[in-house]
Amino acid sequence: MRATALFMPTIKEDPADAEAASHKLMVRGGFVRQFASGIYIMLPLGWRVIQRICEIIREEMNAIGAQELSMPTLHPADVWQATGRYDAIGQEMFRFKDRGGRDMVLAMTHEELFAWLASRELRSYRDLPQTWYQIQLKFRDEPRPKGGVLRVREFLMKDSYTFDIDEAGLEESYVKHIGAYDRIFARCGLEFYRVESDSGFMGGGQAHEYMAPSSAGEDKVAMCGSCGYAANVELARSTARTPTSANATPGDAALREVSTPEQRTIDEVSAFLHIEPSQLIKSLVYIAGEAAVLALVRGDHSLHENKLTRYLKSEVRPAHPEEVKEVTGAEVGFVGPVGLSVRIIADEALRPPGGAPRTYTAGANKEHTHLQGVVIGRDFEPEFADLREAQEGDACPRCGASLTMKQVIEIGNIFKLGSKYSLPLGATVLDEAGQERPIIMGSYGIGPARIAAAAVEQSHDDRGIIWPKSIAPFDVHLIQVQAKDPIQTQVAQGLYDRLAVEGWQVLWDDRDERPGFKFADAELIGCPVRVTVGKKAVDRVVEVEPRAGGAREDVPLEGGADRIRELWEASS
RNA sequence: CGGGGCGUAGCGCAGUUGGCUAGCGCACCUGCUUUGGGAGCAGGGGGUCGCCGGUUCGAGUCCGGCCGCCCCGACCA
Repeated sequence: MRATALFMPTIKEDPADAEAASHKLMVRGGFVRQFASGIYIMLPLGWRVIQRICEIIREEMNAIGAQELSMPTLHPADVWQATGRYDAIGQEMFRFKDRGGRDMVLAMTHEELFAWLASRELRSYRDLPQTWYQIQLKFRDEPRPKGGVLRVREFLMKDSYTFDIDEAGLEESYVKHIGAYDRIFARCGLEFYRVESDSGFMGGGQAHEYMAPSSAGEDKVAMCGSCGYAANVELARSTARTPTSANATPGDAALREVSTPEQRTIDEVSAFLHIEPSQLIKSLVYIAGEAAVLALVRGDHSLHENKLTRYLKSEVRPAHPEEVKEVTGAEVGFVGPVGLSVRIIADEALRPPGGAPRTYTAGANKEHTHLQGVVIGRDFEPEFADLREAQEGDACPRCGASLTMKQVIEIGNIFKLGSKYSLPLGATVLDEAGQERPIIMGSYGIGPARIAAAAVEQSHDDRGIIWPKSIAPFDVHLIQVQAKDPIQTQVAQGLYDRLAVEGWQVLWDDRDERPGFKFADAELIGCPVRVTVGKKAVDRVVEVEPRAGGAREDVPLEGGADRIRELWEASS
């Protein structure tokens, strides 16, 4: 395609409201434009990238026997009421009424609709298994869109759903999806991991997420380099390091109050009393449903709220300062477990080891006062649960090696749903024995725009994007230095035609601009191979150069196409 | 939802002790020159200063309300 015929509005300066590298570069390169908060326009270049990603997804989905279809995004509320999610989901779903006053929603995912279709059309175990997918818009009223195209309110998603007669069939479908997903992300040129994940509001059993490491990511995963354990920190298990400063006070030390005026935070208290944070108990008041609970972690640890939620099987929120006072009698900063009558859940790292129990310092539930010599099991009796967020350096729960933490972008997820959606929507089939059985479902998502953004995050330099060759908007960026030079035009046209015949997607920059302008645009847009037709065109010589770096070389026009192929193939 | 910031030309910004015709860079249009790393000169077009209300002789500037956008947190596939 000629650049003069392509709408590619590039910008020299970074947009003021962009933070992430991918956001800046995709705007500057003329790939996307923001329309409103969390709502983006895909310009021709951006749409080409998305299309290439979608083609890879289609090929791999079709290869595991999945069938593409297209579902509505405008739903009457009743399907969502049937599964209970209409009430469970809350404000994240766009809701409105149609002219007849009926409650409607914009689809944020499609489990209900696929299960609805299955319930109408699948009758017999002979109809199973089925795998259906679509590449369709989703709408989610995000509280805070961010990161350009990374977290938005309207986005394209490949979602597939599997329908099996039993758990064994689901397992097979699940494994097939793992294969397809591994191939999709590898073909898109991403560095990625498959990690254990929380099934969250999707419900159901086993779940994994596909994660692309990037500092722009919003999730964290814990990874073991030794055995391969990898999990979202929302549920990553780990063994905390034993503090090096084993406390000097023996376990039979008496409880004693100590005055700690204005010392509220772990840092303040540990500095004031000259003790390590790990000798403190961090006491956090949460409201679970109606009841207050006290959650305890070691002073050098952080609570992960999702873990508390999962353990209590109830939504939780931090108590307001007034509530803390009501429950404990003290203000935030002086809360502790001793003498409280609320339910107390302590992190596993606080469980007394064999032998002499450790003593801790905790809030005394009294203004400006802490308690020292606190012994768990003697002074209070908590329940124990895994509550704390895994930290870099913790021990792997499987092999004991040291865990590392990585910031990641979630690019895909897979869930075993079981009968969570098929039961309420009546998606059942008759088995061999004539028994009615709920269909066992799985659901599987991929965000194409997140793949694009993750690719940019992982592969760019200070001049622009370096697209993986499989998803670049064009394979070859052909720069004609002098748009008006008839010899250069003739050489460029000849090369363009030759490359087109060989099946390459070529962007031919025939604009009447200064050379520097065109070089800068090429580097910004980031196609894998750049070809320059300039002065040497009279000698039938052109220049080739890989975007990723490497030598710029002169090649005779006749061998140009071959050299371009070599460079393209050598690109990542 | 809590905290912070911003809103002035298409983009990036200056201008706020209240003052006359609102400015700079880039982009855009015309002409000439230029042409291997985001050109030069000359001329030119483009603004409800986010919106509504108030104070004032006079508001981009002060006051009140609202809206939009961004960042941190909470939440979230």
